[in-house]
Amino acid sequence: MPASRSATSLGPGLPARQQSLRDHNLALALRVVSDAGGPVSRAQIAGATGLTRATASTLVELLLAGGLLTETALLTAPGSGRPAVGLALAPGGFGGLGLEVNVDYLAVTVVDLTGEVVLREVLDGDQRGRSPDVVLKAAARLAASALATAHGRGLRVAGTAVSVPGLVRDGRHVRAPNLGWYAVDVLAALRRNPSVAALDLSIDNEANDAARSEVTAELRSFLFVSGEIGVGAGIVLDGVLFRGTRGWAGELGHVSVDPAGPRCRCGAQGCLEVVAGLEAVTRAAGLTPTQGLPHGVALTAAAEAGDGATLAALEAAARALATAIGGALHLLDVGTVVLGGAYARLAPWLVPTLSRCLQERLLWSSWEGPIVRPAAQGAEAASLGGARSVVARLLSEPERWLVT
Amino acid sequence: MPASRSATSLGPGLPARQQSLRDHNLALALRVVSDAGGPVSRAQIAGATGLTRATASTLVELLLAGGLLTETALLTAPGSGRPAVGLALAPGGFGGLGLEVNVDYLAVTVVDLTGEVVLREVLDGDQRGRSPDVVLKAAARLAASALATAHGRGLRVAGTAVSVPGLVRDGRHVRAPNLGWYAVDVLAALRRNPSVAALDLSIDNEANDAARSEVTAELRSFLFVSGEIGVGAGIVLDGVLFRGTRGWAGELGHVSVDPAGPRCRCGAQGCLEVVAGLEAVTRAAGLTPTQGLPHGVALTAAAEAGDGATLAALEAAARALATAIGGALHLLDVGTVVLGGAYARLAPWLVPTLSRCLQERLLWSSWEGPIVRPAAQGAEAASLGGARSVVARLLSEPERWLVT
DNA sequence: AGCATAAGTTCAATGGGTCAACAAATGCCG
DNA sequence: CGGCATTTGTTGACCCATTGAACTTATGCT
Repeated sequence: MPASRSATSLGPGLPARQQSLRDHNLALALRVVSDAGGPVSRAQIAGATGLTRATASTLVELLLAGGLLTETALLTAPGSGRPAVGLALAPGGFGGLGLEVNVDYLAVTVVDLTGEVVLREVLDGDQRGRSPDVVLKAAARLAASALATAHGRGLRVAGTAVSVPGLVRDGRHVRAPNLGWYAVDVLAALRRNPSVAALDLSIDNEANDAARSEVTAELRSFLFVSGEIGVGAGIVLDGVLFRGTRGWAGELGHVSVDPAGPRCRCGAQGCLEVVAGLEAVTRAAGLTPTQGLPHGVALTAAAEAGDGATLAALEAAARALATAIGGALHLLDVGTVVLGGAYARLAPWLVPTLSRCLQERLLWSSWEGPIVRPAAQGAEAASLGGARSVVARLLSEPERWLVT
Repeated sequence: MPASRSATSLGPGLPARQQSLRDHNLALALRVVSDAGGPVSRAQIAGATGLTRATASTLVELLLAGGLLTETALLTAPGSGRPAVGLALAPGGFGGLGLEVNVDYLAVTVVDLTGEVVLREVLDGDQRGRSPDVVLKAAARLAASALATAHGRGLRVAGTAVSVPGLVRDGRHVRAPNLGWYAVDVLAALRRNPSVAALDLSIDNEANDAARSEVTAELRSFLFVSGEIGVGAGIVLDGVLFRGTRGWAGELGHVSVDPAGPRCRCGAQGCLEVVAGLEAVTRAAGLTPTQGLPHGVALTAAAEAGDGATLAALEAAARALATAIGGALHLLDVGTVVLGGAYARLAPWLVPTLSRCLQERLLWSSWEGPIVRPAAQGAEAASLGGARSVVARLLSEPERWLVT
């Protein structure tokens, strides 16, 4: 379960010193361990990185002392020779925390260095009626309690990633129309809780973090399409999220799929969101949005019951999705689409049509057809992805955590 | 005129050695010189990079010895103190060559380290009737002659970038339907010419190289939209071309703008290319494509004459462009659109409508409106962009050219 | 002429990776 | 059961790039 393979290189624009060599090679060695399925030896690290065994040993020694690696049982060599000492990411040392503030729940996830979930808590409840202050106070309490539990188990939390369902400006102000938030400084509000204030906080869009949660060693580049009332996308390229010049990339919901379609709140006509968003599909299916329940539930039930209007609405949504996603794939040249959010639950009815339409559209489908699959992570994926992004940062900049 | 600011960092996945420090810092120092408007002193390099004056001096010495830099006149300091020795990119030493094979011409451009054109030659003529072998033989001769001239002026050509109007697979095989080429190994054919064989050849799509030619110090991220018979785009992010996972990114021509539109040769309906490509616009304007002449010429003439049908056709094309480009901007979050190819000539009629429609569509237009402008480089931009990309590579990896 | 100031150079010190030799730990084979 | 091949991991001398501080050089200002 390696997290993101962020660039373990010296920052462009910064001078390279001796210490930079160390930093780079530490991250390199660590990545060999995190990318390998099982335990790895010092000699294997040397082989995989191109460093000498001497250097690999030195680096490993530092990572062991810093609590990022642990020695495991001996590895039985295939032939003869001295058996190797196994090395693995330390499961009990450092961890990452993800805090998700969403429309109808709050969630917190803590993962260890291997990306495994060690703690998860969800607080259901519609947040729309409550003021940002009240919501964020509850979220901070949730994070603080998770933090205390993690500390109790000996886990050091290296950072906290906050996920919100909206646009983030300047890394601070959140505009989340679905929550009725227009310029809420989420991090400042969270920091009012003293035990959260001590944390290294960062914030990102919920779809972005959900996309991050789908990164695996095998699948490193894909388009993550999250469908709820709004439609958003996370673009993941070689394990790192593509953010665009201002951090607003991935607004798939406002790609046009029908120039003569219904008007969208953004001002344009026929945006994907107003054609294939949950609200539109629910209405097209002839269902009334169940009060308090997420739209996806009613839709899924109707589809499972084989309701004709619902199946037709889903078919139409899949076609619209194919139009928008096809355009995105032509622009971005990624080979895989991951359906998240409510689309994941609706995948059985969306994937066949979507897959077929994409196959028909894509220029290069005769060489390499697109792969469409539902998200592997279920609900609350954003808090997992956020937590993993903390760990990914730790793994790519280990020197920051190796206090001498 | 700095060329692309490619990452001057140690390759990810590669071990960092002492030599890597040197390489990184050499590129860093060189970039300070290339990014600065005028001559720079050693002390300024030290200040800008964070290196010590001692190190900056050492690096500059190497770059001088390698012929990448030259000393210029003394710089008058603002206060008193010892005057600094000016340093600038050596204009006469190294250069890059771009060779463009296009539908109705062949072009070659040679630039020096500063990105200035020192030599350009264009061979007009429709290449569609001729076999790839004949075309590429002529192209190789053109390159060889330019190379000889450049050598005669003392310029060492560091590499050659070939631009073709089609998809490139595996860095070798070119599929260019407009030329009637389906799997032509362009580089192998060019190498049959002995004086070209010695060059370090690379190959890319013509639109990509044209996009590269628009990169300046001020404009480092944009969507370059090239309209001819086909429509393609080059996505430039912080000075480097975004290529996607397989190198096919930027196929804007096959983004759908009208699900009920005419069928495209790719199989889908309503692709931008069949709605706003030159052929479609020409037909919509009621013009017959002038035999042998590029479509854009007839259109431009009719538009200048104020022909009503033509103006209406261009207006419709601009709307279609807005639909497709709007989607791309929402996905990629870049702020500027550069119109290239025939669209550059048609810009006076396209930009107003396109700009207004984008303003209406874009989610964030109230914060930051999109900028739309025609390409600064005219025809044969691809050969310029290719030549510049060679120089950009040289500047980002200077150690490869500093023979000890 | 003398002084302040800034540019550029010199050189010992620091620190990180390499290289080669060596020690340690196992399987294999006689 | 003992020697041998084989592979792992460690040690120390060496190399090399950057640092930092002292020093030299070249100019303007008073």
